Amino acid sequence: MPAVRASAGKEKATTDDGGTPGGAKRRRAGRPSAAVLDLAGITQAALDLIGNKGYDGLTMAALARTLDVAPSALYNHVESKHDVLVLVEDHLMSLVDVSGFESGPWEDAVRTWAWSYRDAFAAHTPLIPVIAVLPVTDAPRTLLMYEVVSTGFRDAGIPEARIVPAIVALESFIFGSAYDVTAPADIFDSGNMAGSTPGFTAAVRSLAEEQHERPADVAFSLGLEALIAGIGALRG
Amino acid sequence: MPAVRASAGKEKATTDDGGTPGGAKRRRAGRPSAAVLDLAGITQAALDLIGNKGYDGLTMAALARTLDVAPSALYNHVESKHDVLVLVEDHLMSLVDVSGFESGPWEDAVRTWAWSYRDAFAAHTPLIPVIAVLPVTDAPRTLLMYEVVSTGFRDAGIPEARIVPAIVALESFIFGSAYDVTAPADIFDSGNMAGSTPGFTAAVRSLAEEQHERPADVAFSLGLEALIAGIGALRG
DNA sequence: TCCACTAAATGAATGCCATTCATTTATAGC
DNA sequence: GCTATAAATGAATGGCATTCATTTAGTGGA
Repeated sequence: MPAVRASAGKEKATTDDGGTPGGAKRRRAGRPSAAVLDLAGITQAALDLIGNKGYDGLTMAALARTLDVAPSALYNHVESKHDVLVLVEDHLMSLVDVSGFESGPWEDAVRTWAWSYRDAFAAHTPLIPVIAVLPVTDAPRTLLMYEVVSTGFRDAGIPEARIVPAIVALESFIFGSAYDVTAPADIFDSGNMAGSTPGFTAAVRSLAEEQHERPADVAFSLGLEALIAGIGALRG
Repeated sequence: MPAVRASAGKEKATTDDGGTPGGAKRRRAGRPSAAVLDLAGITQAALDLIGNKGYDGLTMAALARTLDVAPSALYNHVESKHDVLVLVEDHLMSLVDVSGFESGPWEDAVRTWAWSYRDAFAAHTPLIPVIAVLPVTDAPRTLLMYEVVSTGFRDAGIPEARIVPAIVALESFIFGSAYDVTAPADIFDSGNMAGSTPGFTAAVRSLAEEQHERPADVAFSLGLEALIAGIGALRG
């Protein structure tokens, strides 16, 4: 297991390989002297690809091209594309802000955590089906987050047996809300059916008249505050 | 547009087509006298397929085989596989119980609605990314559900401009909770990392000791009651 | 020091998938 | 009756994740 760092990115092969100026095939078959791939590099390349082309653009072939390897080379490091998604997931989880649990009121800590959690995954909704059923063992940083949050809940006085249900309830709300962020602005436009759904149409219009920049934020805030209040009431 | 009902299912072609006893090719090219496909039949076949083989088994080819047509025939009725998912989604939405909004306390109506909504989609989580961003115009029964629910919220005294955010918040929670139902029982087993996450591990054990049949129900109940209380407090 | 094993790359399949298109046949509207 | 359209077949098409045989390089033990 070489200690070589190989995740820097897509440096052009400059010195060796003087052939084919068009940038065609570069590496001959067989194990290279320095490892080309590692998990950190694969993760970063996947994130770049997602950022540029979205999740539709995240294919094993495209990932391989970004990393300048053959697609099959990836399978020396991950078992499947699902593994790549888990790598990305665990990376994103480190962007979730748990700092509030170190000090200050529990309510503020939950707010900071929940908003940053939702924002981290709003641009990565295809990961939600992955996270939602992912054994925590497979994602060390995710597990770390749970440790900090559950300790924060315990310190705030949430009864031991309610800590996990409370976190799960909040997470469920966060996952669903992440989808909501990505919904089209006119998702509730009932179009030519408006006549047959007057009650709903009126409610949609009433919200629209408030001219919120992001309607999803109104719903998220409403639900989050309700959950914080309800869970906070469990404290002994 | 023929009024022919053709959705009964997979009757064996008995009278005509006396050829190939192995059950090979059955229908010659060209438009058949009676329509073979319609949207109701496609929807039912998709539901059958999902029930038997899960969403992995729902392919256009498998769907065509179930309906005894060529795959390309489906495209005379739907534009894409996404359309098939929308058909299934709108059908499932009719299983959601909104009857409580007709009479009785608002809280009970929301409870009935939310539990049935979660249960309807727990076995259909691959539809959640579809629903969550689906314009309501594309799903008439879904729109109908919104009409009943929003009217119930208005009658209960929820301020007009909070009706949609309240429904969205509840739905977000329901979608996330539907995933939670499908999570493996040992999802929170921290395995060999348990030593480094004592707080979380203790919280998981404490819940496990309560021996709930479905831990997901504990979290769902906790979150739902908090949301009902918080939203109910908006009533004027 | 040599040798066997393993790790890490290539490149050529493989099989599945959604979708498209040309073609054929039947029906419906004018 | 003619024509446009609807609804089927069957044969592509291109993309996808994944596998496998092969090649080369490093590593650990005798």
